[in-house]
Amino acid sequence: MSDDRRLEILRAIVQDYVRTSEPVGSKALLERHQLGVSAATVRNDMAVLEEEGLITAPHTSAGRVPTDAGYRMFVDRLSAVKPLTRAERTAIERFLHGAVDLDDVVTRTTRLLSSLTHQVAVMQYPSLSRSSVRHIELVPVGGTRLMVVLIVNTGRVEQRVIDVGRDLTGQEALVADLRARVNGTAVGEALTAVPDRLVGVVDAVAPEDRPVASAVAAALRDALEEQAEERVVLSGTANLARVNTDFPTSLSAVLDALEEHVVLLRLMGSLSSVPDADRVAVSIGAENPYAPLRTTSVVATSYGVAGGLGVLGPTRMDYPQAMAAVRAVAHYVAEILDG
Amino acid sequence: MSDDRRLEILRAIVQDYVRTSEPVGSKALLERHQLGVSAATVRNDMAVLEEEGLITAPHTSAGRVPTDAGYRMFVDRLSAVKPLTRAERTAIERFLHGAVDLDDVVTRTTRLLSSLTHQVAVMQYPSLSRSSVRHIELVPVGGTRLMVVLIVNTGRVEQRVIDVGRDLTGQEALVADLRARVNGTAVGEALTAVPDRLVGVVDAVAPEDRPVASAVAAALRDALEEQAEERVVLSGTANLARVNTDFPTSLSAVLDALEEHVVLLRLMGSLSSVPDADRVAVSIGAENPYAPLRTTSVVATSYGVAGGLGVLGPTRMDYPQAMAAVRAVAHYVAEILDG
DNA sequence: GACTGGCACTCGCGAAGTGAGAGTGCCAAC
DNA sequence: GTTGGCACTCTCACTTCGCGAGTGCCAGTC
Repeated sequence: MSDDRRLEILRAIVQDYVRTSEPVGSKALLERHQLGVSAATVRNDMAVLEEEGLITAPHTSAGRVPTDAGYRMFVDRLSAVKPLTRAERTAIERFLHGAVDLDDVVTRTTRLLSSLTHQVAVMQYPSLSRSSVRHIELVPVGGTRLMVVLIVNTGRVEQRVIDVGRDLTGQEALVADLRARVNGTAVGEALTAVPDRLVGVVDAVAPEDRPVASAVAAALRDALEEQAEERVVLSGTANLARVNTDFPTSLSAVLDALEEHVVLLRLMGSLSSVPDADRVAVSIGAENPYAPLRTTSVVATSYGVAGGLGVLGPTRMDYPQAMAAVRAVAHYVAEILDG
Repeated sequence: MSDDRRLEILRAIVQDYVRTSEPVGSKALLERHQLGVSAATVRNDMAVLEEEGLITAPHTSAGRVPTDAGYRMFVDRLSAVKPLTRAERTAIERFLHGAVDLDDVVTRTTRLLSSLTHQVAVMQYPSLSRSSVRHIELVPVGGTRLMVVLIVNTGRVEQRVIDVGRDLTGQEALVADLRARVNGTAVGEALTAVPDRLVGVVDAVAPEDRPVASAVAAALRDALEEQAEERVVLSGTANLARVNTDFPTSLSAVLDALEEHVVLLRLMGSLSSVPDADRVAVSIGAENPYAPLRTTSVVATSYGVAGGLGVLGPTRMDYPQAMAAVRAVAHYVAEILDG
């Protein structure tokens, strides 16, 4: 029962392969690791690992390379998320604390993450799922036109200018009344709950004001929908090109896929929605539901409750390091967005 | 004096090389173009063109390839911007008119442009240079905190929450007064003029309200500065990878450069600030001031007055097509942003 | 003087060949 | 279960080589 040793060998193969990006053979393994056995024994174990589908040989007389399943085993059972150094933590903290607004937080986060991991960083904008209305503003902007501004607790702002079909000059009282009503109904509520509640507002105003009220309600629904349309930001795509030995033909396919933000959103959504808060999710190669990304791995987690962030790179990735960076960055981002 | 024929040959070389991406020789040229002379004559002319630095031979027995100077000559004197077909125009119009807000306009524009030209599309957000204030809103958000919202005529919104050091509960009159004052001073004014004018506002309020007023003014100045910090959006970076024969080693350097938005902004700024409104500017290869982009060309113009847009690709680019697309798209974008 | 046909020459590129080296599987011995 | 040894396999880097595209030049023609 040399099960333990075999796994130790798998771990060594993964580590060496990630480092050198070259298939690793039995001899090379012995040079770099004190396994306490001979090359022949390593070869026997490697044969078993290959049978189990954890490693594979690109061709007869080359070394072995981990399969997706091998990486999976490595991530699940053979690696610990290595804690960052104190210096790294303070560097992260300092860099992120310089951010002035939400956009800046997102930009800085993705840059930070891509430079820490040398992979492509992906971050979802805080989403509507747990967001709420902070304030709604109504501003007459001349004649029959009214500006409707929706401000969300995550700091996002959405605005619309609508035509209410009625001259609002000198109608400050009406506007103020409406403003008070919509704010009274919506502020603090989850974005998802607001559309329903707006119905009540329209019903409650004087009949002659209904058209104006319902125009406002329509604009707000529209703005809310826009908020629901989530966004995602990338950084470090150049890192993909740098390791283009890992993407024989499909580099441009991967780059294409990265411009499909809808796909990335779904990906981040599914990976970051795990119940366990501190958990970092990993999707490896063929595990990926979206075909063009089958040659890549994604390491992601959620920051706080409102969205996900992570990195994407070749399956040949330094998982422990990526997981540590993603977790630490998510931690600080959550802290900043809460404050 | 066979100057005309030589230029005709240069044009043919550029066209063929752009199409095939292979060096073009005298014979191949005769097959595809009716030049009315023999191969030997073409060779003589080619030798002259090479002396003039307009074309070059990658190695002794290959065909010729245009130099940056050759492309420059082609763009300046040998090509007409080919008008788009009516079908293309309506397609552009339809696609852009579906946009719901500024973000959407920018996103759609870059996507459209990159798919039309198969290059990387770049678009500057409307900048402050000619923007003005549409509205400023002040909203107490509990206790001593006040939200300041700045809305710009291009549709951009910036907001800050500040602590005014004084409990605003029940102080609606003060807030309304301040709101009226700042709006009276700033609305319609160019963003660049607002900071100076705010000084007068602070001076004009009652002495006990000065701290609140200057806190608001500070927040607005900050927000204006943020607006000044321009943004740029990309699309179609995968197109670069697709033609990676054009970027022997430097693909990742180019991708890196594209993430340096500051550089792109300066680039777009200088190219799109030409006086002539309908002019499309072209920067070819080594003409580019930023070293990593010396292997690329940029075709850009301004849309309306507030910013630039364009495409970036290898110097081996279909300039007439790119110029036509850029000009047409800029035209429609300007129209949309005006309305 | 401009153009043309012909010719000798150059040189990159792909195909084919080759040797070295890394790596394997298997087996007999411990 | 482990080990040393050995025969075998196969890729990779390197070299050689012939083909063909392309050139420059020159003498001849209009």
